[in-house]
Amino acid sequence: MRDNCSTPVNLYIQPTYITVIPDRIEHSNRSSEYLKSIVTCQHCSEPQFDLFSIYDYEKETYQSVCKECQTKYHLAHNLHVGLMSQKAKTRMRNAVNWLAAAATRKRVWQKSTNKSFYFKLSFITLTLPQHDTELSDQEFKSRVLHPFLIYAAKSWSLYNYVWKAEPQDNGNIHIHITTDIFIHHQKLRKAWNRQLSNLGLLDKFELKHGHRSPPSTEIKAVRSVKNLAGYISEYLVKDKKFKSTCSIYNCTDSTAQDKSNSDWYQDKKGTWWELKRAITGNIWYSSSNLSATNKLMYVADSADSSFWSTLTDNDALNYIDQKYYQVYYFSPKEWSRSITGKLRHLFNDHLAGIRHNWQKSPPLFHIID
DNA sequence: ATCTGGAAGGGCCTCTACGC
DNA sequence: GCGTAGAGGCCCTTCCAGAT
Repeated sequence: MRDNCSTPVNLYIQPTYITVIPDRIEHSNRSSEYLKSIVTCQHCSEPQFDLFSIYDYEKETYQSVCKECQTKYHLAHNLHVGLMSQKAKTRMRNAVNWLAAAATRKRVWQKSTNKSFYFKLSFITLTLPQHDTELSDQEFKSRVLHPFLIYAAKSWSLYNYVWKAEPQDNGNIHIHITTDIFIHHQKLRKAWNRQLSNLGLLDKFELKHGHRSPPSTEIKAVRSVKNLAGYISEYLVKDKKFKSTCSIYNCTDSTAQDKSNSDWYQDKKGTWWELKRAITGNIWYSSSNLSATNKLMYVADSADSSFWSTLTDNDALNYIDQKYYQVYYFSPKEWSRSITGKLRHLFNDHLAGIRHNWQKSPPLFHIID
């Protein structure tokens, strides 16, 4: 638990956990003995106190470089191969959790049944009805998804959302969008099909079926799932790496296709799976309101007991001490149930920013000549 | 339709206790 | 002695969101 010495610590506040982490150790605090051992970075040739290793793909050797060169090199040679890293999963999970935490309960009245219901989030799936489209993933995102998002923002106030791109079994890209607004399923389908139609992506469908209204969209108004943010974020971050290639259970037929290449995988039961293709470009994105730069960080005084008591004396929080840093995990409900004081204020202020779309607010401070 | 600001992408770093 | 767990920070290039 917290000690009593008065030092500032960083608090990173998320809807389902709070991390307490100290400031990073400055090199200036190192001992004089340590400072004597100056070495040279093999990339920038600058003198350094510490060197780290990288694998140079061009020279096929390991090199000792400074921290800055190391991180630069990693990013310059970065490839996601269609799978989400652990870090990306964490980022997306937090974005969805912020979305769910900020979403207010909304009421929808259905004329035909004369009944109303409440909901908080919508889970939308957008697909391409044609299988043999020439559209690349980037073109799909810039020419179909982007105009659709602009239309949705203007028509339905779609400002808070998280999208994730996935490959379908037929190789097409499809998009899941989680958002806090209600969209009628017919309006959604009409708007999405209009974008597809503009690019001629319904022509082949029309030739086959005689109309231009394919079931290319799906929408679920999520009403009363327990821990719904957890459910949605877990669904989205789950790696859907493989597709089944045979409808027969436990298909072990290896003669149907050549499975000697690395695109095939056989599980312990002997079932063959075909690797899904990788999505090119970004796998997911969140609206700027929910992005990582809007994360909630607070510098707290470790000696302020009134501040810490809401964390340390709270049985509803699952405390994990990693020595270097501490994490308090909890259910999102604890924000209204047992987390009080300064922390609650910080959290509520952050939610208000997401709800009222702080990106669009006029600036409160101007500088003129 | 075009432009620009900013987000995604991932490996290694920080720390220490613990298990092998 | 080594590997592991967990969080965010660091870094630059590519590509997307949002404004115009």
